[in-house]
Amino acid sequence: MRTALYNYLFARRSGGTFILRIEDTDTQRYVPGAEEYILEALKWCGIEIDEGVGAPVASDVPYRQSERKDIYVEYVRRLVESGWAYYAFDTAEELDRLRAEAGEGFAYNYAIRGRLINSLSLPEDEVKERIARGEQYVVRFRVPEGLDVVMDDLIRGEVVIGSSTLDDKVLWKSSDGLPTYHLANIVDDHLMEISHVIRGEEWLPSLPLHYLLYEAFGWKRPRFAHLPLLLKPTGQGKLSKRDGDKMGFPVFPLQWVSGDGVSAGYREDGYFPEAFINMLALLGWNPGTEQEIFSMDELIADFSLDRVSKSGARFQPEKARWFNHEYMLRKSDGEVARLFMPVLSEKGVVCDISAVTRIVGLVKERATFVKDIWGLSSYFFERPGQYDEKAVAKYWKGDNPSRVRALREVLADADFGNLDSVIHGTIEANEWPMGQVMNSLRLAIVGASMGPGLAEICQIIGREETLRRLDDAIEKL
RNA sequence: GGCCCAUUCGUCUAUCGGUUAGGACGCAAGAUUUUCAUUCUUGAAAGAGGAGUUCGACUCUCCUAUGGGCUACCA
Repeated sequence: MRTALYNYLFARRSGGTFILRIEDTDTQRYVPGAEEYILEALKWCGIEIDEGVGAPVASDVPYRQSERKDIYVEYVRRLVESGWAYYAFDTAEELDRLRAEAGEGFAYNYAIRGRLINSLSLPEDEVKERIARGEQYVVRFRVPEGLDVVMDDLIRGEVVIGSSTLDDKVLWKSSDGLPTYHLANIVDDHLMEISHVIRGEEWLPSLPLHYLLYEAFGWKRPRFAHLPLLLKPTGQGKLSKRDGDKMGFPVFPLQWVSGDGVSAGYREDGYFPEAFINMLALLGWNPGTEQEIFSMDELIADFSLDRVSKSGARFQPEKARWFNHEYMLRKSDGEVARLFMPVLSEKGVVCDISAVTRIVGLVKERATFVKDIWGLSSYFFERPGQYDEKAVAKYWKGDNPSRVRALREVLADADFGNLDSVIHGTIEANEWPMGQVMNSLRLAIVGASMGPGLAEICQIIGREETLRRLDDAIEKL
């Protein structure tokens, strides 16, 4: 999502086109529903697709790599014919065995390719025969040896890697007639006239291969930018789905249900999409100013690749919560009230939006999520079912019950429009201790020692309900 | 093991050779408040280590250490 966001911001910022291409060349790892999930997640985040899968205007060329098989075959052929690639017949088992023998050092590369089973080591006739016979094979890239591949990354600057440290990556496999990422990516980026490849840092080691592929085809290559990774909040390694499940925060934008169970989503956990996007944007990028709250439009206006940091960013759930709270504060009472209405009906509460808006206005600043509002405001909608024990012990003692009883009589025919001064006036006139009396009154109305101004609460629930609660408390406590 | 990338408060980060090293999250204290929060103020908290280069290095170079990534017929 973060990578998609940066791509989107960059495209919008530079007047480019944001294209969604589905790179589904691994048939083994196909996950039903994944594509729909991506589409829904992008939509929730407010990232609009200009072209490709999910774009408003359909194109006549396919944007799913699994539907572009024929295209790749032609380019694989070119590579083999020009000597940049070759057929390899080694089975997966044979290679596994060689890897096990050689330990970590094994690489299918210039040093060893001559001794393995491929079109470089086999006579031409046998190669043809094997293929004709229907034997399975892969096409491997023939990495030229002893070359310094000098690369230019928009975030990291110049990176040099010796070609001899590279291995002959599989470009295409006959088993399913599909290319691997490397080939498909280069061919499609060229055909789709991609100007910038903005992807995670885990791709940096593949960059020399990609450079060489552009060279092999004689194509102009796009610019590259490798983004810093998102790291676990604690411990080692990059952020993964399991961390969220274990530590209790979402890793996915939307909830994801699979055979392994349910993984939490930001949406389902109650995050505002704007807050989520804002948080993500600042994880690896900063504007160079002290501004932290950004709308999508502001991000588009300010985003730039050269302010993306180089080192991995440790993700912090606390900061995500803080962003949500900030957005809660900034939203209008009416908007939050609308979002809160479903929570109310879930609780079986019927209340009109204008009253809810007023209540929300009183408590929303204390909430991080919309769902928190219920816990902060339930006493507006229902009588306290029980009274907080600590508050009872602290305030419902001595003369307080009788003072509440006296106040109840005052409130019975007081002007509710002027409640605050009525209550204060009564307490002061009797020279009662303000804190003690106010809190025992609060205890009776709210059921606990919490909430906004007492007079406001009484005004909202009304005279009848106020008196009823006072009577209840006097009776029960 | 090999290759590559990175390294400023606990965390996200500012600084593009000269700063009392700034901000934010979190934490602590205080103020405000009838309560709980919110809010406000203040505080603690950082240049991995070692060599260079330079009048002067957080900033440039090298080494070391540490962290991260890649090393699949996965992306």
